[in-house]
Amino acid sequence: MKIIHWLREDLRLFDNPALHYAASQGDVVPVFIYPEGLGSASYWWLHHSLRHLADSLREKGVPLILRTGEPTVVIREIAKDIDADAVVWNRVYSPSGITLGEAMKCELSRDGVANQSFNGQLLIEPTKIFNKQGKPFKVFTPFWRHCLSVLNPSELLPKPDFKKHSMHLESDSLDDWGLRPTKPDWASGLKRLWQPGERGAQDRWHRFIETSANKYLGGRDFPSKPNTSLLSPHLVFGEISPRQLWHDTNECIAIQAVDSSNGNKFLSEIGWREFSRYLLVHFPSIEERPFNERFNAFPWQDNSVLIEAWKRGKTGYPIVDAGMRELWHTGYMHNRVRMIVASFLTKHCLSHWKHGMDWFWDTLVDADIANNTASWQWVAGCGADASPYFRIFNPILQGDKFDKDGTYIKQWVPELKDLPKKYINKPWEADELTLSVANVKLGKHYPFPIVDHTQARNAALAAYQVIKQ
DNA sequence: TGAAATGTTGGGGCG
DNA sequence: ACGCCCCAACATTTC
Repeated sequence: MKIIHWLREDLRLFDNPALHYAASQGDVVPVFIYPEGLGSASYWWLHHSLRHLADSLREKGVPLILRTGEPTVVIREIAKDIDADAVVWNRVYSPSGITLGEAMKCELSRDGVANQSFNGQLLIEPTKIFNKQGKPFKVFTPFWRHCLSVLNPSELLPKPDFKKHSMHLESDSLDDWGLRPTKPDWASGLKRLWQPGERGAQDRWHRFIETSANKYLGGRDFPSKPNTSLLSPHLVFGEISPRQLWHDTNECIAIQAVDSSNGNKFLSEIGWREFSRYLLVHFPSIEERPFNERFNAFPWQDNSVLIEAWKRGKTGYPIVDAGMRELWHTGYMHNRVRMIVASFLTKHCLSHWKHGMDWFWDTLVDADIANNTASWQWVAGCGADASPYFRIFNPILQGDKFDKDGTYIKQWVPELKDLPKKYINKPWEADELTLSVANVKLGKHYPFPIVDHTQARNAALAAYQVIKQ
């Protein structure tokens, strides 16, 4: 048997259902096709993840084939060339991923090539879960409770053993794809923080289990503390499976290595990942349109000066700017801070969430259509089970609460590093002397606030009145 | 997985 | 000792 494994968002060997199946059946030809439309940070990640995967496969005697083109054309062409018996893949649950998967299935079947897809990306197949009325869940808690009641810990699939084969196929060169930035090379900060690929994913996961998992519930909200898993980009590229996280976490709880409140909180965050994909499967229009249709009439302002200041981390609100600069430098932002900056953009700046979504898409290494869509709509107040629109984060209070001593702010906004804690979240309230001792001249070293918090809040609430029924 | 405005309560200062 | 007022602390409601 000759089997093509069409690689998509499943760049791993361990617990990979399609790959495991393929290797059990015969000679495997793994093929990855250049994906259009990723953001810059994601392409950087993809480069390193593919390099790592290619190395792992080569060690097992199997070359990774890289190709460019329309996937249905490319895969059928290879299938014809090697006279393949079957094509397998793990499903992708975004609207375009579903469409492509269906087209592939259809065309292969027409060619008479056997094909089969697997779930390697989610704990629960979205099309199998409905509420008591037989409709898709729209609220997280009942959705997740239902998932928990039907999930059973199945065994994880080992890394497959491959049979060596002598099929020679042409492959693009990874370097020719030019996925890495050249000039300017903005990736140095990314390199320092991340190790893309399956090895890095497993390392990160074990470090989390050993040092942070048991502090998760109380520690996950503080951006200066390393209490989050940092697994999101690894999950996006499928370098680690959510089933493994589920399996290992429950095992840790069982042997009391991790307290159940911490472990279950972590798993519920994996649940939010499931929920956002679930929503996008059942309501694909939310990629473009608000889930809550009343928001079609929301009077967004879309002021490009404010949006630009937000992107560059120059809003004059330190916690917001710290987050935006962390994003720019590392391709990542702490979850708490994502909520703060998103609230600031959609409410203080009255910008449509799509502007934020597009920027995140380009700059995040964990950019993911489903999470990006669901989370921006959640913050903007128009999503499923969303935070109400009038829940407007106060960037000063949020900073005081979650970065009490200013550690996080000082890391990313170093021009404020000598400012006393008292003013770290509101430098404009510091007196001249304090500012000059800290070597801060507002408007020169650090901007004045681009909007006044109270005025902006009132304007946002007034805008909301327009669509309130 | 807010924040601000408004309402309530109770201790202490003071005439 | 008593009533009155002030206001912090907490609770509720509103956005």
